[in-house]
Amino acid sequence: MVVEHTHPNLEERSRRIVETSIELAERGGFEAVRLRDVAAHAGVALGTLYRRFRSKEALLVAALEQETRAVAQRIRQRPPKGADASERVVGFFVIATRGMLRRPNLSRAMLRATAAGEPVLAQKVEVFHDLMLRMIVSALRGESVDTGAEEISEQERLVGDLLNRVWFALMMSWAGGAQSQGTIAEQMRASVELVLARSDRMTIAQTGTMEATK
Amino acid sequence: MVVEHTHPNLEERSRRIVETSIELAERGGFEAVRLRDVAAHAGVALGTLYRRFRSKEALLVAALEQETRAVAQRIRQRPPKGADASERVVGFFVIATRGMLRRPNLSRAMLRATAAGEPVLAQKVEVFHDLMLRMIVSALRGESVDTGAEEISEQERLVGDLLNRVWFALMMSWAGGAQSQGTIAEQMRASVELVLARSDRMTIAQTGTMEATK
DNA sequence: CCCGGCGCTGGAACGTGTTTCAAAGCGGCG
DNA sequence: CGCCGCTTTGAAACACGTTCCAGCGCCGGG
Repeated sequence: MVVEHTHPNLEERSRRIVETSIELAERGGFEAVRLRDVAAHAGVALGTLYRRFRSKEALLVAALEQETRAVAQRIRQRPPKGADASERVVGFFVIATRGMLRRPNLSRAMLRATAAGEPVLAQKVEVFHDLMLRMIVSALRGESVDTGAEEISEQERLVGDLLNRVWFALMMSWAGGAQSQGTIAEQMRASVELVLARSDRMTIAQTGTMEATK
Repeated sequence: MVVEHTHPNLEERSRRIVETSIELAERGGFEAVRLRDVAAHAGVALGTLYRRFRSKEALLVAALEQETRAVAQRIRQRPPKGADASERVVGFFVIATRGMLRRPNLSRAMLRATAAGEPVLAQKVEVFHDLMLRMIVSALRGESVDTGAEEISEQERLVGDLLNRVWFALMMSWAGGAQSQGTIAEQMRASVELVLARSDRMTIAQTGTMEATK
């Protein structure tokens, strides 16, 4: 009843399923995303849901990708401002973190889904990491995010990947309650400054005086 | 029938339960750790298992902690050798990574368990991170791992934490199949060198020529 | 020797992710 | 128009994590 006919289904239905999952996750986190409920709210049968998404985790990873693309869109329109690379990159992570913390239940659910370990899923997770990397590199350069991928230099990839992973691990910690927004921002700032090693006033390695905070 | 009496039970039983979980996880990964099986093999009832461990994930996190302590023990006896901090730290991560990859199913299962998101569990996960951090700092210094915690300097904590998180995120990626042993080692080496910024032959930041690959 | 408490046992029961399947809907093609 | 192949549906079934509970055995205290 009240079922759309046929043409735009594949797309439309998948979208509605993911949307529903997001709503449920926002409200009650990972466990609240009961697939029967998702199917019901999305107006499809369980079997249909499973035809599109191999597992609950796959569903949430799809949500993660969608949300990340949305963030990328927003970042593209209003890139983090800042005079030097450090400021911009830190700015980006602040935005990204705020985006996650705004809907903690959803974010926790999506993060958890990334740990499923199933190879096919992990590929989708890598897409997420790629999106993040692109945004980081853009912030590094001070450009707007472009869709091109291959022009990332060795050096940019190294730094970007590193920061990306640090941030991801921080989010994982946060998901368990081990980090607050403040400490996340702090640690990201410290990491960025360490890695970008602002050429002005900075000695290297163990001997260096680094003031991480502020 | 064939039930031990009482005294050494709490300890002994928990140990046996964790041990069994490890065996099952080694053999078949996360899903193979069926709690009914664990209970049966460990010779306890399901209820007993649940009295000690609140969830499947808690069980695997306990396993993670135990295995990590074992690694710490081994590291303490044979610390990674190396002339400078970079070499030693890279050496440590190579050892740690090899340790994980030796039993991929188990490692994947334990990693997945860390993502459960339950606060109580997350605390245990933090213990694991702490253990790792201590080993990293020891490698940095070139000392043997000591149990003292508080003498870690700001600088050491920053660098150690950062590398710890990078490695963890890499392991998470590996668990999904996205990283091979080689690329992990490569990336850790590059990260260590970037962060430790070997004073010899190394320029900083975007301009630097960094050859990550061997 | 008996009692009461306590943890353990065995097993049932419940919820939810996942699978399976027959019946039904729908569009294109002859 | 009627058949074919496709997907979707609805519902049942299964697996496993988790919870619950009644009975039992062991223990220390009376």
